[in-house]
Amino acid sequence: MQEILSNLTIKVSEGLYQINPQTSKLGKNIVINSVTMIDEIGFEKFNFKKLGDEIGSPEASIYRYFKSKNQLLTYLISWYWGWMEYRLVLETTNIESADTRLTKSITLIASNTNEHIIIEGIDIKKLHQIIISESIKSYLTKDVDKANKEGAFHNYKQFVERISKIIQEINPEYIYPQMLITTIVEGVHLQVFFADHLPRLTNKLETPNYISDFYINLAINTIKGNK
Amino acid sequence: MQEILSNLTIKVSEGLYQINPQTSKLGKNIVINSVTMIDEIGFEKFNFKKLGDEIGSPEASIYRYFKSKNQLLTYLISWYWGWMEYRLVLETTNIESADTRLTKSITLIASNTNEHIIIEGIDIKKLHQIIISESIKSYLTKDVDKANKEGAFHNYKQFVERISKIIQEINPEYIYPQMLITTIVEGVHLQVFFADHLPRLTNKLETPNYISDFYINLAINTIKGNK
DNA sequence: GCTAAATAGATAGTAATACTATTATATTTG
DNA sequence: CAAATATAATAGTATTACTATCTATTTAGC
Repeated sequence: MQEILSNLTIKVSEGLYQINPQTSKLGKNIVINSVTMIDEIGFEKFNFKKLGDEIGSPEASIYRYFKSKNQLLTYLISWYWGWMEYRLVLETTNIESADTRLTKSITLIASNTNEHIIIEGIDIKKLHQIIISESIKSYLTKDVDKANKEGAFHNYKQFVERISKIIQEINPEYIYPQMLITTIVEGVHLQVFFADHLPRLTNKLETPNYISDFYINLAINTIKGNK
Repeated sequence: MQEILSNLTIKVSEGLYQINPQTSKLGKNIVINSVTMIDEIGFEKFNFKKLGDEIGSPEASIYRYFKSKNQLLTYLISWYWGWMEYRLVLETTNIESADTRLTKSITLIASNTNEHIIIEGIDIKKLHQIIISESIKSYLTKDVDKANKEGAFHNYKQFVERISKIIQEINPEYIYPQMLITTIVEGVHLQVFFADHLPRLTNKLETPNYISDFYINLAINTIKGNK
């Protein structure tokens, strides 16, 4: 999978960094190591002091790339959706059936990568874990509107928009495509978390793909039930 | 609605406070005013110093009731689900049709109270706003397992369990009731938030109940589609 | 290869936060 | 009415999320 990407970088809105971290060694180090560290200790306990110690740079240097740890998290999340959109395109191009494209999309959203994929140095599995437990927090703040203006959710919106078009192909009369997709995306993240920590709030099965099965079924029934 | 409750207090697990705030004037003041304050400034900017200034008590006194601001938030959320379970019972008892009970349950989850209801001094509308933007954060932490042991999610689980039984009445073969309900509950909260701040991630309509309409439709199609 | 500009490192400092500890003063209870 | 308990008043601490400043190193253009 990596090979395909050798010539591709994932684009993130300019408002999500002070200096584009992709342009220097230090910048890349910040991003790569923040993923590992946030995954390990959680975003709350994560700070630039600890990250600086890890990469052997003073925290003040990190602040030149990201004005706050929130901005860094927002960057990582946006990067994730950029990467997911790329994967979405790969998975769905040249496939005739819109049903199949939708199924593949949901499978992608729910895919918990077992392979150890590294893109631009970023450990995708760890980033995925961060998305599950931290991403929703990043928009549920009093600063959403500001973050939104700075492009924080651009990549996510674009990802949602793409799947929305598939739904409208399947049933042009269905009026809630965005609602359905964000329900599925955030639902998948939540169910993964519940399965690990609050099993009475979910229905964990032994089959590896039960979460995507659940949401594929939900999506198809909902979209076609309204035809 | 208040009248019915004159003899009822909502029960919250003992692990969610140091001293039961319902047993003293100060305790009640803490809870009541925290709701207003968190709603106004958001949980991140909220702290016991500010709350203490507001109610004219030193912050150290508040710490005797709640060992941290997180514990207080957890208390409020648990109280909310206790209150919601009470309302759920009121709405669904003596109703024959399981379909109707499910519809009423989802309507309840999505009900954004326009009336100004005060229960035990707590402003329900403000508490509901807190639930929308803060509740999910309270379980997406590294301390979930500890909080879970202390009973943080007991009331929520019980609420989910009740609706789960309705679903199993409608279709005993449906194997994902909990998943479906938590998807709906957290979905509702998210869509309310998106409608206000990230409209491109939802499908806002002029009709007042479009969110409950969406989720009722989704639930019925999903449950019956698997019959 | 030299100079200027940009980038990074080293170090210090600050206001706010999330508490803890201590002692004094009310208030309640037996 | 004394003892127990709850509250107030005050002070203190470690950590956090930054900002500021100054020096050293790297890089880019000529």
